[in-house]
Amino acid sequence: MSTRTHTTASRTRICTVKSITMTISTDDTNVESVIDALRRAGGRVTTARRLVVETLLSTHEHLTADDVASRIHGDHPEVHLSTVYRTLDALESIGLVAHTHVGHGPAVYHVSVPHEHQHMVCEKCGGVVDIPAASLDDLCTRLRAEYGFELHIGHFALLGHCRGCGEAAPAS
Amino acid sequence: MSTRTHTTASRTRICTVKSITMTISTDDTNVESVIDALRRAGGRVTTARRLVVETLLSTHEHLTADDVASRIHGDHPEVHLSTVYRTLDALESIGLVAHTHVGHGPAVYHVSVPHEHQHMVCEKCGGVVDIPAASLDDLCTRLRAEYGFELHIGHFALLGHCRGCGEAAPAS
DNA sequence: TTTTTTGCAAAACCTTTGCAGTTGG
DNA sequence: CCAACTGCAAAGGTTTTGCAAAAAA
Repeated sequence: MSTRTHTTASRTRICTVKSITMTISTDDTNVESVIDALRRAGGRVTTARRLVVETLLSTHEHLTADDVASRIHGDHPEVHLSTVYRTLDALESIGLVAHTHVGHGPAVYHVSVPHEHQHMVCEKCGGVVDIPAASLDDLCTRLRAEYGFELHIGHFALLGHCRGCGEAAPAS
Repeated sequence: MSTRTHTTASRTRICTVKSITMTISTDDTNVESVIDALRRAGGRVTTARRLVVETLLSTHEHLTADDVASRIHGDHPEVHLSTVYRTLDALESIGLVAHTHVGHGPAVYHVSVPHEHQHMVCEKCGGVVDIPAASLDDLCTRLRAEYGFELHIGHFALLGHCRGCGEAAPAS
């Protein structure tokens, strides 16, 4: 919560702050907006919860619950892994966080950006169904890992049959 | 391995066989082709392995390892769950079986049809990358479960940046 | 015979839960 | 103050592993 080294994605410069109390690694605005949303939803704001949010926002990587706990433990060893899980659950149930199951390993969590979405188009009736981009996170991660392919969510539509058309005339 | 009731996807008629020894639920041809491929790959063909293949092919549902074991246990209680896991692993490493991680629950397995594939197109260089349809299984399952949307694999392309183009000019 | 596979038991792994104490609003 | 949250310990569900016996080639 003070004097940190820079670990963000920005490639400009490494800056080492010596004695000024200052948060560099995390975008405070985002942290506060998530925290505010949490409060607005009737949740309580605690040190542990703030730390979880800061940690998630401190990187663009997707972190496992254990990753989050480990990073927090540097400064706050008292925050228990189960608290991290419960905090992530709480934030997720409000829609502020999403998690994805990546292959064999543990689930990864990230602050969810509720704007992006993906279209699904029915090849029969032409209907369009919007789904949250998070539904494609799993696929995204895998394609990136296995093929180095960076998916452009929303730049293409998924084709198929919607519920009504699929039930009416099942494919052979 | 004899006198079974029909449980396949066909909607024509329910047929109850009384005394004729006959396998209805499983397509023997497919079972044998998978078993043959296993043998060709240097694996050994055992009762347990045959049962796993038969079970997977006896339905169009995706089964968990535990599902497979349970179904086998009806006739063959001696086949251990760990053997099922090891058999599924063995078949998967040869490419005959694929598994998918579906949300929270256990992984589901299915005989992989190596023909289907999905295209990924680079929006920069126009290059096309083929990936196995199995890569989309997870998404398929989720969209079906959550939206009743039946994805038509191969009928659309995934857009994004391929490895080369993504590395050359990273998105803002 | 030789190597692979099996059954069993036990561990490993990730996640959830019960409870008593603490804390935020 | 009171409900919500925390730390801890312990359990839960899924998957993996070590080993000796059994079976395939």
